[in-house]
Amino acid sequence: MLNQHILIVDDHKNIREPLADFLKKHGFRTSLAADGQEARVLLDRENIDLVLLDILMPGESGLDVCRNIRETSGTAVILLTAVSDEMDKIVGLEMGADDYVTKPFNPRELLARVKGVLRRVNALPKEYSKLDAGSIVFGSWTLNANAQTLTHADRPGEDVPLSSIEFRLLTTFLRHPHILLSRDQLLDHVSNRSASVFDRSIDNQVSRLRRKVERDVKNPEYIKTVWGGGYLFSCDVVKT
Amino acid sequence: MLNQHILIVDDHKNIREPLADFLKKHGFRTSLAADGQEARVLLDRENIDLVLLDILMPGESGLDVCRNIRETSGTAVILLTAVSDEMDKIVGLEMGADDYVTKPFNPRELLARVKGVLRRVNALPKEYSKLDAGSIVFGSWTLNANAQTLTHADRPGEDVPLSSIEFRLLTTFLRHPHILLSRDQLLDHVSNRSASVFDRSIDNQVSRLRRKVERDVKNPEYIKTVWGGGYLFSCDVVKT
DNA sequence: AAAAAATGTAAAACTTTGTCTCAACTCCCG
DNA sequence: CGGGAGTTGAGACAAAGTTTTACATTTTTT
Repeated sequence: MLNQHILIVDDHKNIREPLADFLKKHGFRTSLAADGQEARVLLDRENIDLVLLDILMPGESGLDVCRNIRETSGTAVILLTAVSDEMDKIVGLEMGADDYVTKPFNPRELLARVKGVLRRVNALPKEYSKLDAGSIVFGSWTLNANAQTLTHADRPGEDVPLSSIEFRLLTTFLRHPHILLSRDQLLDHVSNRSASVFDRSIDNQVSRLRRKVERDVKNPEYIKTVWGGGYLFSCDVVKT
Repeated sequence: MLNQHILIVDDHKNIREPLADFLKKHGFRTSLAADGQEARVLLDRENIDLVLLDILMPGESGLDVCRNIRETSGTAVILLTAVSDEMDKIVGLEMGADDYVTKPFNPRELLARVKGVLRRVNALPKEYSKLDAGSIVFGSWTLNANAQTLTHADRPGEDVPLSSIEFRLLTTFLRHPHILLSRDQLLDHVSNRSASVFDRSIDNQVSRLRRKVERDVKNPEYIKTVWGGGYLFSCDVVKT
């Protein structure tokens, strides 16, 4: 069986080496790094499935390493942290670790969390299916994903062009039909940013998209508003 | 105020009550259950965001409860488990808990994990339950859940539009027919908040819904008032 | 029967959303 | 490099949805 490759990043030799032995005994491959720089090199060279990362290290903080990993790869991360108040910080910072374990840790628990995270990560649906190619039918519309145009069933040959944000907004809705999507989530999918307090750009884009898609903009058939919640695409979607 | 609702399931009173106090102090709403059966009832009636679930309980195992929760709703689950070997089993069983905490637990850590799970879960698009798609018949009305409109049997083609809250209020009633629902429960389902002392918003929403649904508002046929208790939807519901 | 408690609902107050305008920006094209 | 068409987000204001307030009405209690 293919065994998973874990990178241990900790500045204490007497922590990382016994830990590596323990994990090897349980069927994992391991690599070791003493600081963030070494970790980066190994992450680049090896095919790492999961990183066990000490937060408190001399030099570059583990949190920075974590953020960096998250930005450059999809590798799973479990943080090792001293008990105390750090946990609050971690949760608050939202730097996107998959889990964390408090020191001193029980090896059994660490092992359980490692397995849990790997299972979760491997179970994740491969994001962005083929929705972005070919054509998708919803209601009386067909989205031609390659051309980024819409065709109405009653007016074949007459293509409605979509701007790039309109297209991304629509594909986001098509990927998540019948589900409430908050403005934050939409903004995130559409332009990779998070909303400032008085951000109305999603409302604007929804308004523009409705103008193209809805028969009656006042009584939308496809894109519903959920007051205080966001928007809801309420139409079945058929991939063809 | 918007606060998340946590259900604590544990057979030891001296665990679940202090835990509830602790969570309340940190701004959560709590409900308590001593076993799986009680838990099920509360999960059905209340609008629970997260379940803290003891695994070792007399009678039905926490794992069964967990599996059940996962099959019937998208509610998040954190397992409470004794240290020992149980963890391995849990990981192996993959019954899909979102996290777990080993007993005896550090309240700080529990709180951090609760917040972490809620953050993760809330970032995910929330699946609408099956009741919210398709159409539901009650009395002479049909609710078109996709379109969020009502159609009267005598006036087909003539759709009565519902506002977001009217729609949520009605689906809450339809999910729990013939059961007394308190204003608090309704408010929780309808807008994720708990009532302030002189909150009359549910009364208002009921009043408005009645205007749309009832033939004679003075003698309601569907939404009955239970004096001192709340409201009761007294009509059979057929999912089609 | 009077007092107290709870409910119904209209209207005011407030919040959130729709969309128009406009300026900034991008992308072509010559 | 500059001009023009198309796109995008901010601001403003109107419109729609929701909650609060206030008071009349109903139900229960004493």
